[in-house]
Amino acid sequence: MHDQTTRDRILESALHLFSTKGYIGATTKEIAKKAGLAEVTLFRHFRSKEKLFETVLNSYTFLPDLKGLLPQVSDKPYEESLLIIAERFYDKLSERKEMIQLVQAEVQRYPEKLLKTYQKFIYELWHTLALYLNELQKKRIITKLDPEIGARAFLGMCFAYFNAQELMLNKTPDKKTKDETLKGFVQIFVRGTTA
Amino acid sequence: MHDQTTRDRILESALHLFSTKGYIGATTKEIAKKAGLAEVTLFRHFRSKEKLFETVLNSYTFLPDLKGLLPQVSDKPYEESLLIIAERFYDKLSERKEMIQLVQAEVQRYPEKLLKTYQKFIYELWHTLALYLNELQKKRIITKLDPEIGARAFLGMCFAYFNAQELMLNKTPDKKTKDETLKGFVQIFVRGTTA
DNA sequence: TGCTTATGTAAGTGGTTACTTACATAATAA
DNA sequence: TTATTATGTAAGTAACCACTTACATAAGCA
Repeated sequence: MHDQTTRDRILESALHLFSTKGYIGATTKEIAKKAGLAEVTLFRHFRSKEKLFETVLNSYTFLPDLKGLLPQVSDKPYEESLLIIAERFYDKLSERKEMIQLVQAEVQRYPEKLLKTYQKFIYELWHTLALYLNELQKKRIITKLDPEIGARAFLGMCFAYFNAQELMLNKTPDKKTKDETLKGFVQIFVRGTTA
Repeated sequence: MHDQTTRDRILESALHLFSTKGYIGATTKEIAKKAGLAEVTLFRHFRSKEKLFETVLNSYTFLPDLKGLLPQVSDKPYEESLLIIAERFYDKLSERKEMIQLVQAEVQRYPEKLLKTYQKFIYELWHTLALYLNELQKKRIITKLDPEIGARAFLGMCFAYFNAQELMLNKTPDKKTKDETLKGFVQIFVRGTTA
């Protein structure tokens, strides 16, 4: 078959251009050029631009990355756990920045393709955190509150911070500012939820 | 000059199509058709597609809308104030949903045009809330915390909820669910910040 | 050596797009 | 009535795009 590294280079280049210029705005010519290849090579690896787009979406899912995040902290104290979750969550978002930009920009246009992935992503994460909060509630560590609303609130703070900084303003905050902000979020949330 | 209502119809149609299909994806033909006009009429009102885009951006700023939101609540008790702010904020975002979708999707592509507007929007709102929190801090109503981080946390929860529901899942939650969620957010935040 | 495989260059095709030009029409104002 | 204004229909243009076809080349393998 075709060279794997060539294929990967096309996918990487495509992800970058789709995420910055959008599906329509990124041309096959430009994608190939950025990968250092002739346009025709792109079409030898992928039947069509649409097929390439789908492959990009499937190759860069962020789902598995985040699943393992929560179980690891269940033994640690509440505040410490949340700080770890906040930091990992933010870092994963940063790492997958291009993919998230792509999804946010194109959901309206290709809901069939994108919505399922994204819904799963939001839902799984949110729900897993809700389960964790529910556990803590049973142990009387946190106060009586809807755990799903709590999960929403916590992840929402972190996501909105990421969104504003990295997607909108396009500026990664320095580590110190980031850490302090997330710590501040955790403090408010912990204070607002402990029994 | 040209008819004002015709112009407005083009702008409205353009906003809708730009926000759902993106700048490149929305064609002048389709915009005109949706406005019930011939394509050539669009070009009689706007020199170019780009000029039309800029006019849309300037016509639908959400900035002034939100500025008046905060001063009105300064006499009310803390929790009540925050609930009002959360609800108004969410509703304004809903009302301007198309504009926000447009900005989020296109910032990467036209930062010169969009960033200034959006930066102002985030910054003003966030900063105004921070000032309000700072006031409360002086009155010893809320605890010692960075007011800007507090503002970020609070608006972040609300924005992320809006973003997930209305932009991603494209489903406006029913009033009851929405109210309860926002109330939950406010409770966590108030509990987490009161002295 | 000769065959296969992955790439390249070059040229082209049919469709679409932003935008233009020319001319017609209906309403309104002088 | 006549001139103006806002629209319409129709046709066209130059550029670009996704995708194709034909042919060349260089490397590795049989």
